[in-house]
Amino acid sequence: MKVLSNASNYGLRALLYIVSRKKQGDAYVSLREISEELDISFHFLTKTMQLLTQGDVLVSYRGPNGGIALKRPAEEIMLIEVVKILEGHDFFDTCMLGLEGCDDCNPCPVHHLWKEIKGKVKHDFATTSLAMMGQRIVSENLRLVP
Amino acid sequence: MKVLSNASNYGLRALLYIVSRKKQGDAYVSLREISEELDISFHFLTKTMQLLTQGDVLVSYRGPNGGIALKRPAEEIMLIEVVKILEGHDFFDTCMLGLEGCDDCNPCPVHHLWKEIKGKVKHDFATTSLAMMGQRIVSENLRLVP
DNA sequence: CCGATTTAAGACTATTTTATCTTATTTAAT
DNA sequence: ATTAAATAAGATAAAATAGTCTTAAATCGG
Repeated sequence: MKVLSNASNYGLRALLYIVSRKKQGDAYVSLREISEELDISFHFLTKTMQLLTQGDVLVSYRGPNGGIALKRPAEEIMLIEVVKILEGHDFFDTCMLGLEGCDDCNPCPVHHLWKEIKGKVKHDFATTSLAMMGQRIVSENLRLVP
Repeated sequence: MKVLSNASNYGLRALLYIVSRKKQGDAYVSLREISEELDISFHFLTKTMQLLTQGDVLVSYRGPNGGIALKRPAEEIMLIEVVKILEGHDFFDTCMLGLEGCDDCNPCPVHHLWKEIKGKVKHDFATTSLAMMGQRIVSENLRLVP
């Protein structure tokens, strides 16, 4: 039940790394550090993070001691925003059977079932901020790497 | 939030077509009919249905008036069986962030959240039979095509 | 200014998924 | 037997995803 592309996967993990990083206080976190800490291809990660920069979640800074940083407070960035940028804004509007225009008025046979699931995921993602995740990761010592 | 491959998608729709087909009574339903009715590539559908034949869900018969048929009563075939054959048997054991060995003992940051979702989908799929779906499709006149 | 560091951007390659095409093989009907 | 109808199987092609590599642009420190 793979629901996220590798790009989103890496993007989320990178953001969670930033908000749960031991060494806080740096203005910017370098992509090299993230790719090494999380064991993600540097160039691929770079491209993904560019999407988040363009998507208003990150700011980047070039040059020595440059890197990326959250553009807004971690409390204000919800998981749903990240996923929508990386997976597309129709991420939560899909039909499980791939039928166009499947909705309450014109449902597919599993619409009722899938709608509930999608709704729950959407709600979870919409109410969970990077800040909340960061706190949990630190306090419960959760992992971001294989 | 695409969770099924096109193969599973077609496979499920084909099975649902069979159990909700107007013209019941035929020993076998031809793949040509299914592919035309559901607007699915004939050859791709064929390969998918072969997996279900090998997977003990369907039987096939060649020659004139041949086709495929459920190997067991529709009441006994749960959606989960179909999905596991087409998506792999570890379909419900994945980590949302793609981390190996993510489980209750060694969870990723979204494990608790994802576990609940996976559990619900798994439960739904494990308790819904093709027969139940077929009845709903007929009685509520649900669609299987775009 | 110059060189080192770092992200940005685009070209390129590899892998997986999806789809198509061709050739068997089985079966029924004549 | 022969022909047509149907699935089985494998080769090939196209498209999407994933990953790599190279070059450009920005920034800092000397």
